[in-house]
Amino acid sequence: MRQVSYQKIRDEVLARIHAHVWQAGDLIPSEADLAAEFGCARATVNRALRELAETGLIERRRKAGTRVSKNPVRKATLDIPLVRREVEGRGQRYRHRLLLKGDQPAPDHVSARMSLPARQDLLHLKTLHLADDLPYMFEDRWINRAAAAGIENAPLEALSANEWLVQNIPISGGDITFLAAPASAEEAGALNIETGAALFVIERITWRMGAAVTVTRLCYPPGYRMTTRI
Amino acid sequence: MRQVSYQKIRDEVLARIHAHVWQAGDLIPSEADLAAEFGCARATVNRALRELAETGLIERRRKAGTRVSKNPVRKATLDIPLVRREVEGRGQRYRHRLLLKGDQPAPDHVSARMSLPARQDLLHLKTLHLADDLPYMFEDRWINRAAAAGIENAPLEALSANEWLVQNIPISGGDITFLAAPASAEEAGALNIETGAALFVIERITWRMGAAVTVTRLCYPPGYRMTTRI
DNA sequence: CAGTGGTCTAGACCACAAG
DNA sequence: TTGTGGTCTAGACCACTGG
Repeated sequence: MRQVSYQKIRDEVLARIHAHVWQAGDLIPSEADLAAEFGCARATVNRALRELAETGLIERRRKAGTRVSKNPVRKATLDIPLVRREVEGRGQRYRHRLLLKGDQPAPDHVSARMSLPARQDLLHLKTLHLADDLPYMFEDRWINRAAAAGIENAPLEALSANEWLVQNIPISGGDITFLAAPASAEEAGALNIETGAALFVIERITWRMGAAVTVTRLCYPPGYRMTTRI
Repeated sequence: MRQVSYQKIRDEVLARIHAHVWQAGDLIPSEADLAAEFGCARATVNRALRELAETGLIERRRKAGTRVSKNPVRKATLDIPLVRREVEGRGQRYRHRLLLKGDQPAPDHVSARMSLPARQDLLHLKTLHLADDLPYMFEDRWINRAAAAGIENAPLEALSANEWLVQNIPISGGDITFLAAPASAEEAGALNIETGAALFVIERITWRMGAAVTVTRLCYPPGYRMTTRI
């Protein structure tokens, strides 16, 4: 291949930063200059630098040029898979048990987060997810029926709400929060651990066309680790 | 602007998926077809679809075409800022206190993770990070001097190791793990909380040109929340 | 084999912002 | 004002892989 690939340019720029040829805070040559140096089109350089900018390693501004970030904000990408896939990916058998299913007036902290009127009736689900028949994760979920058309016919005993929603209600966005919390009596009972044990908790709210679809609290027992590579 | 932007195409494709025009698992038209429909160049369609593929919403394969993902693996991007910026971003004053600094033989779990000989001497640091003079996070760090040239002259009392490394040792990659753990006596003492309280813990190892630079354990007291938007 | 995405080019116009 | 990145185009060749 006689053409210069954007990956080669990206790696070369990376190497120069690693080798301190271009130091933190330095201005690096313009796209046009780099294109000339590498003997390629400017678009190719652009793509290479754009990718590096997305990782936060360099910062680009029109007219001001491209600089090596002084305090790079590392961006880590987390995969948020289905619980079922997460378990099966560990080579274990997945099952889930629906512990509660019913319409209930939403508590204030839920309706507030969903921007819904207080005490409106929402579908409330509590699910225990199992790996090889051992408790894997306890889920407490509220669903806004108005934003989840078709949920009334979903076979939630066979297919977890998690899975049904992912396949049927494409979401436009959401917030995810990670925290540690002591296990409540209910959580401890479901997961078969001691009350007060340190749980890894993921709280999630998802939106579809401006309306809140569901809020979820996922509780993982001690020993759970969420890992990513940067 | 009479030109069609890649963002417009991306949003239109997104809208069609949301509206179930193209359902999960469906094949969508080829780049050439979409370019004809939108009256733009194929490269423009390519960029729009490439961005959507990066989010996991669609899957692309040569010859097979582009499909709406059946089980989209949501990708969340987390910003990993400097502790100082994290604190200052909350409008609080940042300080840190170096509790321990010295060379010690690395314990096995550290040397194993860093792929170094057992009991090799590494620089060991314990740091308490403060926000408005209250404990914010406790950090336990081991540094491989061989991969961190210049660290011997770093003024670690004034500039946290976190910050010095980010500015001086560009890393090529790393692993980050998030978990919940009960506070040890030492951690509890430093953070001024009760032993056994649920800590949010981030464990990180970073590499530079194939050599481990540093392993870190960051302990956040109860109440800490790490949030991201997808 | 042939259709699809992946990438590169050469050129162009434009938006933005530093000076 | 003017240099820099942001984007689009029309065309081309190629890599991969399904049929």
